Amino acid sequence: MNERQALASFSALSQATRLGIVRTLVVAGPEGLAAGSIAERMGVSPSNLSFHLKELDHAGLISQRRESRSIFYTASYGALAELIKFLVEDCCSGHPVIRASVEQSDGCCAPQEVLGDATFA
Amino acid sequence: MNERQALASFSALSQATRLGIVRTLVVAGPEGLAAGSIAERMGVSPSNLSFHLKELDHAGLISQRRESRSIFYTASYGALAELIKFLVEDCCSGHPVIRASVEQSDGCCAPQEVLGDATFA
DNA sequence: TCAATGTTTCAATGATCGTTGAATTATGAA
DNA sequence: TTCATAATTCAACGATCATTGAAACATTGA
Repeated sequence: MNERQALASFSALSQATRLGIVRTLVVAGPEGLAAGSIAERMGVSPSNLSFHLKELDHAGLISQRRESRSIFYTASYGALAELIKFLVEDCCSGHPVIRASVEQSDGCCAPQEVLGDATFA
Repeated sequence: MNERQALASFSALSQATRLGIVRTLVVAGPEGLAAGSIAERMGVSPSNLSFHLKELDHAGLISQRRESRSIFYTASYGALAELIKFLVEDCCSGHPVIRASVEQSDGCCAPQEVLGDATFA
């Protein structure tokens, strides 16, 4: 992830509705959610949702596929992981204190069981 | 870190000059840098720098202290660490794939020597 | 006190962002 | 074809953001 992508990602995540969308899609898993379903959960109009989805897509944080009349959106796990890596390594220069604080938080080197299917991308 | 703080932090980091300031201050260490010195490195005017510093301060990502005529700014390591934790745990729901991707990246469970003095806050 | 230095504040401007509702496109069913 | 559904695009608007230069403030030394 280069700086340009990181800036776009931070910008995308700096708005409440969009942060909510990402959180919802991460939980939704690889199947994702239809736009209408997301709009309903977020409590925003379809056109407003479209606007925010486009921002997230532009930042590479989500991807989409059409399925009949619906368009399903999924979180881009890889992009989220890269953003976190950017924050730790590039932005924070892999600073020991910061790095430690992330790793100490449970799960390090003793990965939890991966849920049901592990086809997360 | 709550959502409000996270949003403010993402907003603060979504601008090139401000991201540059944070990176510079992280490298600068606990002594920090005087505003004038930061402005020079970033290639921006004093008043423009003040504007960006205020944004970063408002997000809690930096702190300041006066020393004679100069005001020294330092990165808030704790806030940066909390932001990363928020991204991993709250935003990404501690998703195994994302978590693994951060941890695999060298340094996990084999912490590097901490530099000179370890008084980072 | 006065002047010099380091920095912030303020007002003004143009640019970008977020929201709204109407119009449009794409798909599937009758 | 016609209609209904799902979603996007577009134009308009107000709000917020980034930049600039002038003015103000705080600190220090002469």
